[in-house]
Amino acid sequence: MNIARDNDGTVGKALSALELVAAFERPVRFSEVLEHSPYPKATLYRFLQTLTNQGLLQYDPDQGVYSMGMRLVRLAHAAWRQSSLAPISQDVLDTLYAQVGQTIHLAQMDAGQVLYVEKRTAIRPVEMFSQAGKVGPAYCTGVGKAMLAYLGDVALEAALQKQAFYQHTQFTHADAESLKTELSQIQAEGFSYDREEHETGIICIAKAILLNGRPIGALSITTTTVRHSFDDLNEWKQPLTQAVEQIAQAAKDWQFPTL
Amino acid sequence: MNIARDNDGTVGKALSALELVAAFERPVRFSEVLEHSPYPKATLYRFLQTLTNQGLLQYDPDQGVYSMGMRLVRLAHAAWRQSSLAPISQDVLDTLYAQVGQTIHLAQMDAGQVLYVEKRTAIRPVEMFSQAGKVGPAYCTGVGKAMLAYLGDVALEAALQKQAFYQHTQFTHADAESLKTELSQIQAEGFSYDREEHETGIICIAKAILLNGRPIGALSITTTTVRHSFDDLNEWKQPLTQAVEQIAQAAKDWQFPTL
DNA sequence: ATCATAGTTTCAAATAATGAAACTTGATCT
DNA sequence: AGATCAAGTTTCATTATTTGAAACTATGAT
Repeated sequence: MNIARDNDGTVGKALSALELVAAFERPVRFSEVLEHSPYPKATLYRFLQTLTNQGLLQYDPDQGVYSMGMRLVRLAHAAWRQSSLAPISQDVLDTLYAQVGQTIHLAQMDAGQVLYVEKRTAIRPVEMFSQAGKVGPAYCTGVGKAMLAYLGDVALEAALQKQAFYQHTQFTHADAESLKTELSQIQAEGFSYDREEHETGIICIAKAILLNGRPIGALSITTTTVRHSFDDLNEWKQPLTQAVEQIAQAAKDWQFPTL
Repeated sequence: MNIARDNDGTVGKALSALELVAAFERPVRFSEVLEHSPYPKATLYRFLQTLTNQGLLQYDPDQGVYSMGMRLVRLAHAAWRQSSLAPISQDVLDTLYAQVGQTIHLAQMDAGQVLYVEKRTAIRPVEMFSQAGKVGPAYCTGVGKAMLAYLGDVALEAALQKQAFYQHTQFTHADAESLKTELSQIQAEGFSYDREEHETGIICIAKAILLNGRPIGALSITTTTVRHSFDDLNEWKQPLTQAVEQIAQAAKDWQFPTL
């Protein structure tokens, strides 16, 4: 397996067309996609046709619109079960939630972004995919920074390249330099914090889940400035650490089931 | 958009390679996939490489194994939100669950199979993707038969072609003929039943969700023979019908938001 | 009836995919 | 250590698919 390249021929192009449709977050007409596409009309047309045939898109003939296909949900089910931390973390998350009673997120890295794979909340026990599968920025979330802190130099540079550094709040890191400084701190301390960097009033404490020294995910406990202060976050260090270690152990056992 | 064809060139072949990996339900070596593949070594090798580059697969260099990629989870999130009935059905499902207190499934059709998109259960409030994204057979489930009953002739024949008619229990339909007979009944009655056809001891009542006369999904209430008799199922007809109508209405409003 | 717009098809040229065979790597046995 | 074998990777001439400008068709507006 070599270094990832950009050009993956027809498959890569077709998938980028799929992402175009996904980006709309609603059913779209062909011409709308075309406006945002780098491909000529006939080419894009054939891509959407192929994707529809394959069930990655679905086409509504009445409205003449394309939307994301249900085959993706089926495939994601397989992905979630077989390569996310979520299935092996259920019990640990239940326990942690019982201990701290705050919103909990379990996340992994995907293409420089944070991908949430599981969650526990008080309100509405769950809306399946509405939470799992969600993506967020890495540079301004607790889980994101926790994972970034343990990436190797090469992987870190690649990930930093992909960060938008959009100023969500006055506390958001504005550039890679200031973020890097905090990443060293996080590595030294072992904990990562979101101090209203993504959303005003929302704070969290997070910790990376490591396997052989590499970050395979992160776990966070979230609260609001109304209910807790920054210092309060540290009271969850112990249960958070315990949960992280249990998930790391479960991941290890899973990876080497016969040893 | 024409009638779906089988051959979708490179994209179709690459996706079939992806399905090969998915079928294992665990990380796999290249050679294992090769054994089950119709493609020559070099071709399959390049497919897996491309899929990995694209994030549809992920490769573990330590173990030399491929597993499903997290990009699928991200894409499925978009699919689930933008074209499943689940997001618009949350409130209705909560209400129905409060009324009947039994396991509830919301399903849609995908390639002749039943695809579960949402669920309510007593045990473990939720394990996100572990339930959503699951697939099941159409010919021996309440939701499957409910949807089949309202398919047009052409679509029905295509779907019947894809049914395995595996004899799960002594009550499972053995062939298309006996199934068709029941489908007419279901259409006349408006309700579909699973009488231990998929699993011994498990029964359910289901109803199709129709939009412009076409089945866009189905909703079911499941119980066990230990707790309820077949006749008991009919007591849920009223709340089930109401929930189905509310979801149908919500789907209609969503489809024509400006009217 | 005419025009405008969105969507679909055609076809020769350009490009990418194919797969048999050769090669590399790493593990196991003598 | 050297030989043997299996798994994984690369090569390259051949073959097949993709490409996209332009022509065409369907649909709806004036």
